[in-house]
Amino acid sequence: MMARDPSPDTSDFRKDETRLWLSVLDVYNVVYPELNRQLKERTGISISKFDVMAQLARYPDGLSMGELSTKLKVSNGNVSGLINRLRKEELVDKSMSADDRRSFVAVLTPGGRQKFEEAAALHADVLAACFLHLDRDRLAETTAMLKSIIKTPSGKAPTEHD
Amino acid sequence: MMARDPSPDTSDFRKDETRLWLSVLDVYNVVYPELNRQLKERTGISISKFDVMAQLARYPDGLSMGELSTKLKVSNGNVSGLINRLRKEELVDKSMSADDRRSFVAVLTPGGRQKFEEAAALHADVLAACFLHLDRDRLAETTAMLKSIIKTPSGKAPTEHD
DNA sequence: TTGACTTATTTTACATATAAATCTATTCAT
DNA sequence: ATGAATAGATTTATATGTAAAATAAGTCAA
Repeated sequence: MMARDPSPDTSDFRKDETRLWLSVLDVYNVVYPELNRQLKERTGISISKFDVMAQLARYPDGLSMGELSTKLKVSNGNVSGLINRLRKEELVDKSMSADDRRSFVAVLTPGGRQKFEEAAALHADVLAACFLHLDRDRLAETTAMLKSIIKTPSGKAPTEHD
Repeated sequence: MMARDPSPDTSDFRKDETRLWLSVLDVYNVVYPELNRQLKERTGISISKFDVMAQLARYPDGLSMGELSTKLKVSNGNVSGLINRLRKEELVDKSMSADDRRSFVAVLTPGGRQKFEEAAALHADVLAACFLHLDRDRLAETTAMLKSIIKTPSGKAPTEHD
């Protein structure tokens, strides 16, 4: 049974800001699942795991649970779970910190590093495919505009892509 | 203990497409949690519940589980859970379809409708605040660019904001 | 009508995320 | 040195999301 036509949206709450947000959501909801699906299917790792591994790849000496939590902007508990699952797959090692017996340091295993490099190449490929139809100028322009959205007063600072 | 400086990123996998994606993610990761937090704190409902209620608000005769799943682009199982939780809060009613005994129709309760209207106003307010510093032209321009990203060849069609 | 397929939904198992409580180890003022 | 406060990590409870299996009801060919 089909639902009847929607009632006319008298209280149109979609102002311009809402439209902007919905267009951001549209891009996110197309690209994120595509990226996640391809990564999972072709390398077996999710975006969340990829993000963890990307940080570890940049810090060969490893990162503590707290450092990961800060860099990834996710909760400590989330990091605990992710690292445990990555350990089960032998992509990451975790050892007690030499300095502080409360602290643990995670590092990529050699296999983990290799898997990450594979995944990183695929990650870039999928994004290139998603934005294939954009000419370079338009692409750079859109990036600049989005950066201006979050680099401005009152906005919480987003991730530094250092 | 501070982690050492990252190793120089020789294999720079951040091409222009990746930069664009990271800037989309930055906006998403600033706005989404802010929206979610304010909605939860001030009305007690999450964005997910808000999205369900927004659909139901537009269809006074209700929507089946499957219709909700399609419109929201989430799995059937997810809809089952969301509707159950909304029922527990008496924001939504669910009844068996008259036509098809397999099917169930969800509708907003009067209280649910009122809560939704409250939440919708707040939703618009939060977004207006998030994008306050953007002048109208820039805002429209960015929206147009983002729409062009997803409206183009090979791109899966995003949500129709009908 | 019966049996095979399809459809609508729920259930199950799991991954991901948070916040709050907890545990253990460190630090610091006295 | 001790005791209080702090800090790092994990655990618990819960919400949200998926995919796949299960359940139940409808449809349709023969």
